[in-house]
Amino acid sequence: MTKRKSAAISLPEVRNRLREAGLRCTPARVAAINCLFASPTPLSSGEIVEALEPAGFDKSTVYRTLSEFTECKIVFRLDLGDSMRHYELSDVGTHAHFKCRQCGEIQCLDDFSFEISPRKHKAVRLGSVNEVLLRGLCEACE
Amino acid sequence: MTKRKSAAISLPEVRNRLREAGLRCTPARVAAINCLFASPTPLSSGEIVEALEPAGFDKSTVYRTLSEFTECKIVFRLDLGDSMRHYELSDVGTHAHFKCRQCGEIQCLDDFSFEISPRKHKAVRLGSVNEVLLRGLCEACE
DNA sequence: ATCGCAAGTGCAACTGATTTGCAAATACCT
DNA sequence: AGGTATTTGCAAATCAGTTGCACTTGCGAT
Ligand SMILES: [Mn+2]
Ligand SMILES: [Mn+2]
Ligand SMILES: [Zn+2]
Ligand SMILES: [Zn+2]
Repeated sequence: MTKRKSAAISLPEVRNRLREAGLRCTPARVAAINCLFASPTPLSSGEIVEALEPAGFDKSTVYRTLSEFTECKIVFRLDLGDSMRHYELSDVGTHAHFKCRQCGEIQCLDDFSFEISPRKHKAVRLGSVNEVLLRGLCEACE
Repeated sequence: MTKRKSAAISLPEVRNRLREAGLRCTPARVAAINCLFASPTPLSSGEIVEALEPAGFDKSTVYRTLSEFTECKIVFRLDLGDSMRHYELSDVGTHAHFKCRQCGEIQCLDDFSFEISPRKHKAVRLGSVNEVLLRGLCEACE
């Protein structure tokens, strides 16, 4: 359930999500959730700042909002490199991402499964993996 | 062939690598290659700057050097997120990396193979993937 | 509905990583 | 050795993100 069906989420529903997460319902937070909800792909902090600044929200507020959301697991923060953090609502479920080196396009890979297997028996043990990122060239850029 | 056997690489050999890549052989570049060669894991720009600054090399020179190396494919640049770029000599071959969210440790996953397969038939086509990054908690941090 | 105050906000100044302009130094081809 | 395009050091600029602080505001309790 990654792609959004509706372009908007109702205020009471947003309020609910916030309260459940133990956060007060403020205009900045509502705006941030709406913004993320409307996007089919993860948004960078910069994109979210740009989206909310015209409405009068300060960038520091936006950054703080995103950190809080990340802490209470309302959003998932992706470290895609290129010194840009990206966020997506965590209710879309865990999935891998692909990022094109050339054009920067990000794809959510809901449709893919990953098999990670040690080649040798005595391979290093990995802890737990909760983010998979692939990088390369998208079809268009290839 | 990821782990280094010898701790040093001879000057003529470094010179050779540089000339082959179409780069002049300068002290800063030699120092950078030696630094990367001596490390079993990818180094961050900051770590390389710290290593070379005491010898009198300016950080801007180090950054420029690393960009040039990346352009001529002498090194491979990893975008591990956390606003930190890491570099490894590209002759160690392509392999995936694991980064611990907690302690920041980076592991080179030479011993692992990856299977990426579409779940549905009509899945999005991926372009070419040349970097795989896993993130999670290492054994120690778990 | 109103109150009190902890939580949240705007603003401006700060950080840390990386980049850039430029004049001086240097690698290397002849 | 000489000439020149390349590389370097330095200082100043960027860019994403953070922080201190005084001022507001959301909301549980009255
Ligand atoms: Mn996604
Ligand atoms: Mn590696
Ligand atoms: Zn692309
Ligand atoms: Zn760890």
